[in-house]
Amino acid sequence: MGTMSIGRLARETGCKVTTIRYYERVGMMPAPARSAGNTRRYDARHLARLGFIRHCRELGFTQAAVRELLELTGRPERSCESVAALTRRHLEDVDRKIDRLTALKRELAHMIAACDGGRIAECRLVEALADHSHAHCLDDAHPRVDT
Amino acid sequence: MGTMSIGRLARETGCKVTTIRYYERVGMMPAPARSAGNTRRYDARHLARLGFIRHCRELGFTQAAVRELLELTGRPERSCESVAALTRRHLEDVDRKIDRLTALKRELAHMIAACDGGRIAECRLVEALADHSHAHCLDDAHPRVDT
DNA sequence: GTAACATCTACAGTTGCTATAGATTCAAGT
DNA sequence: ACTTGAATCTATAGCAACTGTAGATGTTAC
Repeated sequence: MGTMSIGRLARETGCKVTTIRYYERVGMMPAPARSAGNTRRYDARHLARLGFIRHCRELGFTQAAVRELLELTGRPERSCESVAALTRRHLEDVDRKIDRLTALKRELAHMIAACDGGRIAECRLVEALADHSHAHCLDDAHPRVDT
Repeated sequence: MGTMSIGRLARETGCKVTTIRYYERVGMMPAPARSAGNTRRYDARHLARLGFIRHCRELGFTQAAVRELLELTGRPERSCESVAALTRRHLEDVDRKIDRLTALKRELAHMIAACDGGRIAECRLVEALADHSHAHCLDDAHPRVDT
């Protein structure tokens, strides 16, 4: 008992089969044992590790951060300060992203309000799109807002 | 008069030289005339078009959306309703993204508060990271939060 | 046994650029 | 005219973080 196919593991974790194989290829998941017919066989520890990875990814941590978190949480005697620091840094990123998107939202709403449904030639929304001088309102340095 | 190098165009628009060549390759910018020595020579229309593209990208429109916007705004007699619709759709995306990031922020803050600075083995922040069952609070279907 | 489904490998594609290498070409100073 | 240094040229590979495809095998339920 105790072992499951890749499809089962996928169902348990909400992760796609191809993604699990991908995680193995890039070294985030260890290569599991194989059945006689060469299919992968996973146990409870794989399940726990993949669950951890998925949750971190759902929380928006980058793969690099997840690798660090796996490293850190693999040393149970250490202080969790490092984990907290990583998480705080991530929270700050999320915060900055929210700020940028909020500024974006305001500008888009403003532009939409300027459109009167007339012809493109005279539309102030179209004008606003073309007005590149206006763009710098959004930057707080230069980072691209990825939406 | 009237024509400029790719470097000049880059400076005018705040766009990198390599990005301009990239836009040409993928068909968003027309291939400009060339000098005797084979360097690209741009005019005012290129400047306007690139400015439009850059502003749209800064506003977070995808390349596909920018292509559509270029198409639409190239037909000045048409109604600008289609442009407004595209912009509204984009605004809705931005809105959804803000909502998801805000939920994320709450969860991260909550997790950080649960950490008492002790050992990783007992840290509730680490526990929360591993707790995959908790993750679904964030989904409103399944879309990945890209941070 | 046989059909339907799961799994295997390897590799290309996605988005929106950015970076590199090695070869010209341009612009400014003497 | 000549030299030097910056700008430009092409082509190709790389980034994150997967996803999708093809074509071959493996497993399972009836």
